[in-house]
Amino acid sequence: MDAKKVPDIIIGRLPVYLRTLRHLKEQGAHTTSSLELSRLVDVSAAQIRKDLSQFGEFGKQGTGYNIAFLIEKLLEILNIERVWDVALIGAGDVGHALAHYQGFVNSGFRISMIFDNDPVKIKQQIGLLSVQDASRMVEVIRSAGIKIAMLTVPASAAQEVTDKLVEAGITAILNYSPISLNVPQGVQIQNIDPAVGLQRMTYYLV
Amino acid sequence: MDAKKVPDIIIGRLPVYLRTLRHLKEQGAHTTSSLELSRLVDVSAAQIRKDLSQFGEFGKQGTGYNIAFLIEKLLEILNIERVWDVALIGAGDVGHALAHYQGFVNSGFRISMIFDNDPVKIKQQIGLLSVQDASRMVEVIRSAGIKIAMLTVPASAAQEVTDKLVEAGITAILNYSPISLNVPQGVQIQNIDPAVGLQRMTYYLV
DNA sequence: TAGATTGTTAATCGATTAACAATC
DNA sequence: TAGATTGTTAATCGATTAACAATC
Repeated sequence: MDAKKVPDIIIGRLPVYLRTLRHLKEQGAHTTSSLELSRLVDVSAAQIRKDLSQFGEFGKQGTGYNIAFLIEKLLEILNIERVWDVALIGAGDVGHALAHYQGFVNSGFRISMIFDNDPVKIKQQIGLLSVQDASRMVEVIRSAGIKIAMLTVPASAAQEVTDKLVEAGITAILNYSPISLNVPQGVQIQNIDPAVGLQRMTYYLV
Repeated sequence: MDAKKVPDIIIGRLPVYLRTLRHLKEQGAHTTSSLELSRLVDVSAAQIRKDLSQFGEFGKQGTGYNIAFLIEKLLEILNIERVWDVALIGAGDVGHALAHYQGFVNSGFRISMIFDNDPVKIKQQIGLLSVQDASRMVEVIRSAGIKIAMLTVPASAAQEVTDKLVEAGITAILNYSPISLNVPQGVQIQNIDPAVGLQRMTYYLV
């Protein structure tokens, strides 16, 4: 039971640190510093040190951080030493792209089931998986004990499907539907909407 | 020349308000309130009012906000009354999904060119567009005057391609590559990395 | 040792909330 | 009129930065 609650904004930066540390490691580096990381991730060095210090003393004065060690620590903190099974809901274009996405390798996640309600898509093979009938989704997810879902259904269906996912025991949803989902407290949501990302940038254009 | 600079964190919420207002409008509503919006987007009513008040007085005491009017205002503020041409770089799975994505309709964006460096993909047809040779990218983007790019190339190529995009005059990049890009000041970046989204949530799981 | 860099404190800066007068 | 809801102010809360003693 750690006393202090770590702000979510800090948690959100940790995966970016992790990604960058792995990148450095691939390039053969063994050690880095808050200053070097700062240049790579566009967060101030002081903030990186402060963020990491929430969880322990991972560095050494004078030398900085051992990259392999810090990666290990971040994996522990983020709960991704293990591999999480993920349910993918929606076998459209975005669902297919996620199913084939190589970036999940070593990220701590594996898509282990895919659902759709379109009879044409059900039974279709995507990679090693076969698309399952969404009508059995709650049952299958619950009995597999899956906690994480990626949602790539149309906006019109998203809330309804989300309610079912919650019913099935899902507690984290990566939401690709362009709509704000309503979930009970304790269920995590991360939204990915390309239009929102683009619109946020055009404010600054001319 | 508006005096006060509006914080980016506020700008980031505006597209979500816009999305929600359009949703309400589709459902036939004409008027809404900060309280109703608050329940829909998970931002406090006070904050919604404060955010909007940065740009003008759009509501009426007692009745709230006219939805159509507020949508118009947000389109103006976000600079998306017009349609922006967007260059898509990378014709892999994610690039294909974006090229076929229906969610850009009325969002203010249109993919108008696609590039890849893979000879097998060049000349391929994706929807109405034909994949162009990345070697001509800088020239083509610059002469078309395109300012916005979506980047879906592998991490290993992302920084190099980004440098070329900047050279071509791109000032806003929606980055799907799992890497932090380095760009000169004034170039906007929004990052979309599903692994980062998922890892941020697993911190809270068990 | 001298130089480098951490972890942490205190100061600053910025964002959110609560409250309410104004007014539709 | 009475009820509802805005826009805004002041208070609170939280996040970032600057600075530096500790120490590798």
